[in-house]
Amino acid sequence: MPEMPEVETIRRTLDDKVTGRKILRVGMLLPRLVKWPSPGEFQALVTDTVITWLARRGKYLLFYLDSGIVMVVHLRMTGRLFVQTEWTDDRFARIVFELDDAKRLVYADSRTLGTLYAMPEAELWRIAGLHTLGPEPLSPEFTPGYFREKLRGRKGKIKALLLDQKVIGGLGNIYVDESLALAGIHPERAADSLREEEAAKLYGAINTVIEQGIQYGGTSFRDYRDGEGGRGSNQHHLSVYGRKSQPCKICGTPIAKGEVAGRGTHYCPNCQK
DNA sequence: ACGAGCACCTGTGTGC
DNA sequence: TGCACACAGGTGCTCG
Repeated sequence: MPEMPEVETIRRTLDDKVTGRKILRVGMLLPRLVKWPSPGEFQALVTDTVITWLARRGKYLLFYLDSGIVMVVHLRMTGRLFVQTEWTDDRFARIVFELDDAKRLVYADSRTLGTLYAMPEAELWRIAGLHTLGPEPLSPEFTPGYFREKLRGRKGKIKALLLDQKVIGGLGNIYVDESLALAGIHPERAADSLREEEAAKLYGAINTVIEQGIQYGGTSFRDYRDGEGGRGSNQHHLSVYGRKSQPCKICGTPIAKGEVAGRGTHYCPNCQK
């Protein structure tokens, strides 16, 4: 579900609610979501520690603890992370952290595909997807030159490349479709077929789309909610995603939906070449 | 390098 | 109303 703008919004809305808080107890309602170490060890590592810093890399959230341990959460498709003020039960609560201010940090997840980890900072390499994560949009490492280099010699489809977290960290299906739409590039184009100016335009579009996503607090179609349980509003500002058969905002042509790189893909057949 | 297929899971919307 | 089926914002694996 959540891509970089959603995870960043969660981080921002959660930050002041969890930073400085002590975790008193961890309720393991669905232990198998913990991938490292064992669920029991995870529980022991996290209990009785103070959250000192909440960080994000790509789609990963990192809770730095005063013990030197980092708890890492990846929400995959339907994970949600929020602080509960009242003690109401969430139907999909899976891991519950009781905090020292009588509130609860809840990890909820309907499809249960999300993953949690806990380990010393020096061992974060154990999380392969985090270790190999490429530079993020809007970061100093994500330069036009870097992007151009990554396109070179890549015969695969541009959409597949943009979804590859090793190339760019944080893009997902929504923002890839939106980036390609904004740049006027067809999702099935071979990555290395982009002309210089097309690559430059796509580079800019990626940053623009991600920035806008964060500005509007993420895209809430169904499951996504921020750290306070609120909805984002970026779904009202999309060009193509979720707009099948609706008129393109530029030319009026109905938005098409097909499958590219194994994912549902929205695009304007007229504007994107 | 690349793509296809599948696996992990469950909920929801759609068409009959 | 009930049922079968498609589809979902992600990632990681195998196989050719």
